[in-house]
Amino acid sequence: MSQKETYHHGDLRQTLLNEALAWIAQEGISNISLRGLARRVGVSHNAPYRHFEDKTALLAAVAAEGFQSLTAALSGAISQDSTDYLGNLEAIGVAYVGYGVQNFARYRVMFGPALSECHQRSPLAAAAGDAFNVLVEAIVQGQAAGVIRRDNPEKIARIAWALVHGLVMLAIDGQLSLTPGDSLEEIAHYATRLLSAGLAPWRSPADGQPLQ
Amino acid sequence: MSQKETYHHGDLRQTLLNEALAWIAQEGISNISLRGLARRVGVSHNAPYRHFEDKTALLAAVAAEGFQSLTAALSGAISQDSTDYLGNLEAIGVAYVGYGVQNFARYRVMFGPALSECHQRSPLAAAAGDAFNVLVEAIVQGQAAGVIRRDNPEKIARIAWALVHGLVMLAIDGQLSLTPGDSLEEIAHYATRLLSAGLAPWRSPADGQPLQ
DNA sequence: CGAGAAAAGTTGTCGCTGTCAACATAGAGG
DNA sequence: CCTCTATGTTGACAGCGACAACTTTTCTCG
Repeated sequence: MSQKETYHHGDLRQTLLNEALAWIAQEGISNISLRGLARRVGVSHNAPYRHFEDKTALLAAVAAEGFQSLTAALSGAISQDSTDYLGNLEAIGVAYVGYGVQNFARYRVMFGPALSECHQRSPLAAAAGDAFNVLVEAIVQGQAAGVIRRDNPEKIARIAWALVHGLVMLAIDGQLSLTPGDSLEEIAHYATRLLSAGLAPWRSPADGQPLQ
Repeated sequence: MSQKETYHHGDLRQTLLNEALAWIAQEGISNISLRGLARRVGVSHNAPYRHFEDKTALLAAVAAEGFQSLTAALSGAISQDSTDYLGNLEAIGVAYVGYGVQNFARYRVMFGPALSECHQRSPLAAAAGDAFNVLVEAIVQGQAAGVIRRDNPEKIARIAWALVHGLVMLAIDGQLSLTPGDSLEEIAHYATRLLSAGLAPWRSPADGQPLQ
């Protein structure tokens, strides 16, 4: 819209990215095709190749956009001046689940099988790392304040990430079977509370052995 | 092997299922094709259609096999006569992660996007439900013994499932970045310990509000 | 035992897809 | 003005999923 018609046909690159998201949201990720995308946008079947090396590259660009907005969503969920570090951690978890479910089409691309092979490649890995670091930072702060046990913060972050990631995946795939009264947001809250309770620095009486 | 050569060309159905797994393990799930599968097995490109309605049906059969063996793996992980219910729960979690990582090709099919639309359909849903019930049962036992807080056991099970599912997905996609000394099995142990610590029935001092 | 039905496999075809190669056009810069 | 490069188009090819029609094998049952 903004800078369209300025060049040959406008900024086709961003148009393709947006249309891909709309397509995936409507018909799922498995049936998406470059040719169909070009058709919907109104260009020839080979025009996308001027902006993306191949189909995977287009999906990777969608994913990279996703990780950036995910990072923003997570950063925006915490209150920087708050000293409720556990609350911040829980807020990050809830925000993560909310982002994944609201942007489920993008999320499917970000963690879909098409990108699973090249997922350690930059700049996709860098974008994903930024989002991960928001989580690590919150854990480090909680450890400094003494409300989170002092194990390797990255290790804790990986587990917290796995928890919310699993919630999003199951929710997107419709396998959470949400009963009325158990909204997804409530489950996310409950899950993050459960984890943060387990993260307490004192050893719980049920756990005869020290953790780790 | 067992009942081969008895009919036209042997039991093509199972041969196709096995070959599909081998293919996915080698080259990923995105590039699999019915025609290539038939080629590898040595039949014509349309022979698979005598055993599976379409490509999705074949993948669904692979997934159904997977959920059955997953159920067996989880059931085998717990010691029925033990009274260490938290230990049983943790063992289920570790077994789940182990199954997913060892059978990563099958796991990708079970939770891949091809089946995400029809995932509530039987008998796939029933097979998945069996695996889920192993988890619920362990939680109910722990609640009866008083070592797990008495919230809705299915709700707790969904969260535990999300945790281990997320771990498997991230591990399979190579996004767990396992540092030396942090083996996946150790992370799975740590994660399940963390969760079971959070599941303790007493309220932790850090949590000013009662959970739920 | 023998004919017909049903199961299992094959060949042929269609439209669609990803990708490569060659060609066309529009703006930029000398 | 003329060329260079970025962008978009047309054409082609092999591979794919799926359907239809045909053949071969096995089973069933009178």
